[in-house]
Amino acid sequence: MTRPGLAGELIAWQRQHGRHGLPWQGTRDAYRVWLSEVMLQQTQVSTVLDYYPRFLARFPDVQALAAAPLDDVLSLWSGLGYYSRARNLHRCAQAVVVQHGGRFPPSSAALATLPGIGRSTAAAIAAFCFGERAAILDGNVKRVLTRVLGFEGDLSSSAEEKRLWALAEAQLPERDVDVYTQGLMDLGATVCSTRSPACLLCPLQARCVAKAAGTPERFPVKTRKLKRSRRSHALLWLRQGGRLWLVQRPERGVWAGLWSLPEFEDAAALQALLAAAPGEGEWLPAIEHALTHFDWTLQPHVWTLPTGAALPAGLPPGRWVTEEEALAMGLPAPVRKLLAG
DNA sequence: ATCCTGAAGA
DNA sequence: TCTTCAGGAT
Repeated sequence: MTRPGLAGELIAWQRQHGRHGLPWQGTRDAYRVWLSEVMLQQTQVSTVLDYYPRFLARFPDVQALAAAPLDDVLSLWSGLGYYSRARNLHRCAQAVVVQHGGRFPPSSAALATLPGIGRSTAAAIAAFCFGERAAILDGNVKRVLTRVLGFEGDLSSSAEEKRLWALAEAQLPERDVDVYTQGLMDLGATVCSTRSPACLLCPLQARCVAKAAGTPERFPVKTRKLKRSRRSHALLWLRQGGRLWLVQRPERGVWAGLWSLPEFEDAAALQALLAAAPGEGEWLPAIEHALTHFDWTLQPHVWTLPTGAALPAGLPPGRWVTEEEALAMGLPAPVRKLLAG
């Protein structure tokens, strides 16, 4: 007689206390599940609730998404961050249409070969849509499992990460994997939070090693720390006759493929470009923007060209758009905020 | 190592 | 208000 696993308790909890009415739940349509999982990868539910319906209305199925211009996809993704997700989403849709006849392949192994679908997302889709017994291991689940199991390994180490994957697979129930998987996600997102877990509400509290030790916040163990550098650039907000000049950012790097204001090394480089330009302008208050690996100061300079004046020599290639057009394009969040006033 | 944003904590 | 942090794939 072995002690029942944690899965049964989690499944019962999920049925009673988990989230059920979310727009991407209650379907086995892999397109919808995939879309929600990718949006949820680095984004909170409340934000995805805002984006998911709009995205689905514009791209109701994988064929529509595959056929759309990347610019349209980026435009609807604008503000969600991590824009490589949107690029991969688009590539993945095309792969599903071209290589799989428009149907998502029904196994986690096949799903994980598609762009933007890693091992954990593949397992989630396979569990929800195809009932496959596949383990997920995203940030929330790492927290739940390391705590309940008292897993002390340092997740900066790939060997320890591998061990945890094996443990995640060992917890899988024989049946109801979809409910179990959703339960792990919901528990991690609501009860087993990073900073102040609500252990008294947790269905696993009686078996949780971390709670027994009195230090649930100590898990998961991660030694590697990120150090952030600083960068500083100038932005040119060039206007003429009710329009402004936007440039498309390179396909690699920060804000890849998004439309933005021309960026310069520093204020001097920007002023050099405008030295011979007619018109007038002024510096606006600096924008502070934090990314994963650096803090970014953006110094916007607004400049109004007289109607009919030629473009300043050396202006990077781009196009004139109205403010309304600009706001419908794929803009980075701080640039959108700046232009929207 | 890189990639973005909003929320939570101080 | 300011700073820190969470969150997967490539």
